[in-house]
Amino acid sequence: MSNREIRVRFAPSPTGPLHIGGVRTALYNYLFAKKQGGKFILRIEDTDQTRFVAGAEDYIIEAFRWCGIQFDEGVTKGGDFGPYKQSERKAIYRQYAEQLITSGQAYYAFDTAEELTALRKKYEAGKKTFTYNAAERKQLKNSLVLSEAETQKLLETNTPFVVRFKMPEDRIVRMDDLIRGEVTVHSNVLDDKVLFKSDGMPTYHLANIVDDHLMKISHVIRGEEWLPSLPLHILLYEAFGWEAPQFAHLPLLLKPDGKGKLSKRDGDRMGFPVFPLQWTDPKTGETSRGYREDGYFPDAFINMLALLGWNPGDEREIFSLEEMAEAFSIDRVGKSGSRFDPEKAKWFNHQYMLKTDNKELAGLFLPFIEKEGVMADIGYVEKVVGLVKERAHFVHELWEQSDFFFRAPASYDAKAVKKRWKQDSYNQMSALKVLLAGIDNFSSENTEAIVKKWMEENEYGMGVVLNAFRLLIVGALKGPHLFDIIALIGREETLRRLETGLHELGRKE
RNA sequence: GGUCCGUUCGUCUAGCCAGGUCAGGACGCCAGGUUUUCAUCCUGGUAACACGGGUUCAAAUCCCGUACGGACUACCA
Repeated sequence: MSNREIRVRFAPSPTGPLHIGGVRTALYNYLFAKKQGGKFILRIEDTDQTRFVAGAEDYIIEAFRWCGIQFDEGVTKGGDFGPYKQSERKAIYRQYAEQLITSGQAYYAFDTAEELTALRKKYEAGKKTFTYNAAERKQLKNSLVLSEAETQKLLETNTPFVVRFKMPEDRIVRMDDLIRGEVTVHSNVLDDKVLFKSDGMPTYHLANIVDDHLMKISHVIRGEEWLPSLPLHILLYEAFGWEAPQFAHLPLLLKPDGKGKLSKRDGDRMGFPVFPLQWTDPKTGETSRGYREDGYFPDAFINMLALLGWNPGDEREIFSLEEMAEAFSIDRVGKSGSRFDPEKAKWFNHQYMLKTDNKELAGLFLPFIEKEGVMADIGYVEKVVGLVKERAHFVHELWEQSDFFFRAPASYDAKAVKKRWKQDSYNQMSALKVLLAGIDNFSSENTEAIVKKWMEENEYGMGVVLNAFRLLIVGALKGPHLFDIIALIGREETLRRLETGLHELGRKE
């Protein structure tokens, strides 16, 4: 292992919205780079033109912007190793494919997709699996069996071709994975993968090796689904005579229940997002929800994701991005898949809600208040938020916890009335109104002291009086400390609500 | 089918590499406490080493096998 500069990349394919598993992969790359003082690069792998989806690349960029994950180089930032989009690097790849042909490690193949499909079907019918490998390549249409002249002629007449890797025979390929340790595979079970497609574009395998090499990538941290192609990649580095980067294959994100990996379906079924941002499919118009639109704080979302498969080795759970980077280590990433738990995601958001200062929270909450048709002073909202934030998991839940701070009850919860509006209530509340009207210092402490003293003197039960009082002020049996509420809404409003409430509920016979 | 990877409370996980703590923490859930309501908060509880062999004085930890799960098996990434 050399001590070259740490350079890692996230290389998504712009075929749709980014799955949170992809976000986590990017996050681990980012944390790894930050911890080591290295560079983090965004490369777009769009070598499959047939799978291009409009807007997907912008979505990916916007998703990371929202998450607060920044790239040091890439499509948005530029850098010394660009271009960072594979479709713009098209001219680069062919020469490398040809280099392998020249050195006898790859070959031209002229079999059409249809021919190969037919062949696979035929084998399947005989309960065998067709593999384009050493055992089969001699009976197929390629430059290994064709004469040089025949091959030349086919090429000159523009016959469609692909370039295949000539998989070495009888090799035991040993690989080192930073997470899984040593992995060994026999080359005879591998096939002659296509490196260069007939449309003039490289496949992932070629492009990924060439670009990682050219961009001086030191560590490839990617999803577990790539593990089966690791031997091919190792052999490709070997064929080119290049030093391979180090590899780490991350475990999968699993669905909350049942078996298998987390999919969009699970989110729809169980009511949680599997994408960072909302996404509308340009073809079907179908919309998928996103963490941002569902009201998650980006920090909470990232924090939650980071702990799904990695832990710091101590008992900390709440981390800023900087703290995570400081604590991050690839060997504290687990080997097994992590089941996604929507409940814990909410818990994380709640923790961030508590952490966020009231001023910032008030700013986030204000639009929701205005949506209810209420004009509110930001300083007032700040105080309200301070009183109710611990009762909500999301900013959008704040309104139902605090509506009574912004307008008087329009109705009174029927169950609460039945339970708490007793025969004595009317007289008690009338007397309380008079009592409160005489208080100048309407601070929470002061009104509480006076009202409690009054209750003691009259031998009124706390539960009876204060619940009835709450009912008139709030309209329901909810909300924070009652005296905090009336201190905030003020004496005039308190008296007004008592008056209205007394009139509405009246005397109970 | 083949290849490879994985398996500790319901969930996320610590412990495993350098065998020897009542297997620790968090989420959830349950109970109790605080409280004028609800929530928070505090205390306590629930609950796991997939199974079977082996090595060893001693195995969650090392080895083998089985089961189960997953990924891959395209001119997709």
